[in-house]
Amino acid sequence: MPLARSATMADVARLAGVSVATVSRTLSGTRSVDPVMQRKVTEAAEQLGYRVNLVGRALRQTRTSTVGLVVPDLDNPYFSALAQQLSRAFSDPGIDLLVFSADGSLETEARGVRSFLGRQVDALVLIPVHEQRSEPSVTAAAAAVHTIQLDRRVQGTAASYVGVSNRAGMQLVRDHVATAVDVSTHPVVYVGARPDSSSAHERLDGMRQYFSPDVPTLLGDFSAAWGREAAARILADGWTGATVVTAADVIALGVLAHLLHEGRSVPDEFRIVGFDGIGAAALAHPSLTTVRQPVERMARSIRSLIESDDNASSHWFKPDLVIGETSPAGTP
Amino acid sequence: MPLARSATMADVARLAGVSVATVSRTLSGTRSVDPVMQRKVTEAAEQLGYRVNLVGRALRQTRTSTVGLVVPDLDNPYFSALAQQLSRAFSDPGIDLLVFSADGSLETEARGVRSFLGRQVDALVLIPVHEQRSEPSVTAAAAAVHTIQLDRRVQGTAASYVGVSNRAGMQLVRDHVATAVDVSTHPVVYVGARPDSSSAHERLDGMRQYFSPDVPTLLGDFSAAWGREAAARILADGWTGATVVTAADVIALGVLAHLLHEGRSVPDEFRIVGFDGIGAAALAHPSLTTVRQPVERMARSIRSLIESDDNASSHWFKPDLVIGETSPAGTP
DNA sequence: GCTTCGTCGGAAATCGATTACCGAGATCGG
DNA sequence: CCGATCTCGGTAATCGATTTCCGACGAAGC
Repeated sequence: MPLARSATMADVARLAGVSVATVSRTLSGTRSVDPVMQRKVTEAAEQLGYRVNLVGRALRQTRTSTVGLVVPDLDNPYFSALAQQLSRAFSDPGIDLLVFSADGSLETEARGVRSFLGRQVDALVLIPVHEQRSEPSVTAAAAAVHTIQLDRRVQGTAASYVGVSNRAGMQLVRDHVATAVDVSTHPVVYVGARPDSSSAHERLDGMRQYFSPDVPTLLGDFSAAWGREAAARILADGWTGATVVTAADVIALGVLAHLLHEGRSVPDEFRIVGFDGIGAAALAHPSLTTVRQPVERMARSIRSLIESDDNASSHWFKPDLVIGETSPAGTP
Repeated sequence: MPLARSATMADVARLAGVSVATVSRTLSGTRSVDPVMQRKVTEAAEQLGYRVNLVGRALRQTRTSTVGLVVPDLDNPYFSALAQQLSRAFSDPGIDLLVFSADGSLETEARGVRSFLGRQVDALVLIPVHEQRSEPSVTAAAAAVHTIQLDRRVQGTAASYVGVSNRAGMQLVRDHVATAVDVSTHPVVYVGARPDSSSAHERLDGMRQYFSPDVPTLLGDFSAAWGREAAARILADGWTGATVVTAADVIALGVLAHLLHEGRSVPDEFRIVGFDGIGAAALAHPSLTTVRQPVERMARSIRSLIESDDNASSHWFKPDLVIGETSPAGTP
C-alpha cells in the first residue's frame, strides 16, 4: 500500500546520528567519509528502505542522467526497433532513455517535447511527425537542450540529425532492379507515403531521380493497411507484371499480403521491394527484399553525439540492400 | 544552442513587476488574480519564453501527472502495442506515459523501476521479466506507488494485475482444433516459452490441461528465431501432419516461415496457431489463427484502476479466437 | 459608523536533495 | 615547535516551483 511517506535523507541522518551532508556524501561517494560513519549511514538507509528522490536531486543539479525520445508511433516496428536500440545504447553509460509516443498527432508530439523539456532531460531525441509542422517543437527543444532529430528531419532547423541517405537507398533499389529487368521499359510502380515527413519526401524524390520523374506513384501513409489498399488499386489498374517499390517495409508487407491473397505470385508475376529492414521483412514468405537501415549504428552514433556534447553535426548513414525472395536475384 | 539558462518564475515576476506567487497563480489558475496583473504576467512569460520547470513543481507537489511503464522489450510487437494503447489511454486525461525498456534483463528492469520511483511517478505499470526473480522490483514498486502488473505477474505480490486468462485462451484453441481433427489421436505439438514468466507458465499449463498432460512440448523464448528453430526440430523429429500450437504470434510466425521455407504446406500438412493477436499475424500468408488479447480494453482498464485509486483489484479478460488460414475452418 | 467578511497581493516556508563554505583537528615540512 | 596544508563533519544556501499565512483594502450588514 502506497500510504507511508517514504524516508528522506533527513530521516536517515537522524537515525544514523549524522548530518544530511554526510548521508549524501556516503551514498553518492562524492567525498570521502569516515568508514565508521559510512557504515552507520548505510545501515540506517537500509533499515528505512531509503531511496533517493531524483526530483530533489534534479532540482539541485543541472543534470538528470536522462534522455527523452519522442516517437510518432510505437506500432510501427521500425520506430520500436529504434527505441529499443537507443535504450540499449544508453543503458551502458547509465543513462535512462524514456520513450514518449506522439500517437501520430502534432499536439501530442508538442506535449511530449514540453514534458521532456520541463523534466530537464539532458538531451532529446525526436523523430518529427511532420516535415514542416513539427518545426515549433524542434525549435523549442533545440533552444533548451541538446536535440537530435532521428530518421526524419524538419526543414530549416539548426538541430542535428541522424539517419540514412534515402536517395542512396533508392539508388540501391534501382541498381538491383536493373540487374533483372530493363527499368526503362519494364513497369515499375512506387507505393509511397505522402511527403509529410522528410523520409517520405526523400524516398519519393529518390524514386523520381533514379527511376523516372514520372514513375507511376500511389501515396498513402506508413501502414500495412495502406499497402493492401494500394495493391488493390494496382490490380484494378491492370499493372500486371510490375515491380512494386515501396517507402517502407510495413507498406510492402501489406502489398505482399494483398497480392498473395488475390492469388498472384511473387516474384514471378510481381516483384516487391521494401524499405527499413524490420525483422518481419525476413519472416515473410517470400522474404522481402528491402533497404536496411543500420539501426544499431545509428543508435550508437546518437549516443556519441550526446556524450561529446556535439550539437552541430549530423550523420548520414549508407543503407544496404538485403535481397530477399520477393525480387529475383538477378544476373548483372 | 542550449547555452542560455532558461527563464524562471522569478524572472517573469521581475519583468512583470509582481511577486512569484502572482505568477504562479496566474499561470496555474489556482486562485483568482486581477486581470491587469494577469495580462502583465502573461506578456512577461511570453516575452521570456517561460516554460514551467516540472522538477520544481514535482518537488513541491505530491503528484507528477506521470505514469511509468516498464516493458521487458520493445522489439516484441505485442509489448509495443500495449505501450501504444496505454499512452493513448492516458493521453486524454493529460497524463504522460513514459516507457522504459528493460531489454530483457532483470538488472535493467530493476533500474527502470528505481528510476520511475525516484522520479515520483503517480503510478507504475510493469510487465515483469521473470515470474519469480522480478519479485523484489514489484514489491519495491508496490510499497511506494500504485503499481499494476500487466500481461505477466509475479507470484505472491499484493500488486494488482491486468491481463487475459491464458488458460481460457488455450481452451479456445483446443475447441477450435477439435472441430477439425480428433485431438486425442491427431498429433499436436506445443512450441512454447520456458515458464519464466507467468504468461509462458499459464499457457503451458493450459496446453497440458486442455490437450494432454504429456503433449509433446518444445520450450524456448518469445522470439521468431526460436520459432524457426523449433520448426526445424519438428521436421527433424518427423512430426509430419502435426498441429503446432504456440505460446505467441512471434513464435508462430517463425514456425510458419521455416515450414514454408522448407516447402511444407500450411494448413494442409501442418496447422499453426498463435497467441496475442499482433498485427503481423493478419498480414502473414497464410494468415495466422491466433488467440487475440483485448489490448485496448486492457489499457483502458488500467487507466480506470489508476484513476479510481483502486490498488487492490485485478482484471482478467477473456481472449477471443481469430481464425486465420493456418488452421482449417472446421465443421463443428 | 463600526464590525464582519471576502478578495487578493506578497513574504516566506516548503518539498529533498547537493554543495559551497567554515572550522576543528590531524599531518607534515622545515 | 610553529605555521601551512589536508581531511572531513556540519551548517546553511541553493535549485524552482507551490502554498500557507498574513495583512491591506473594500464591500456588506446592522
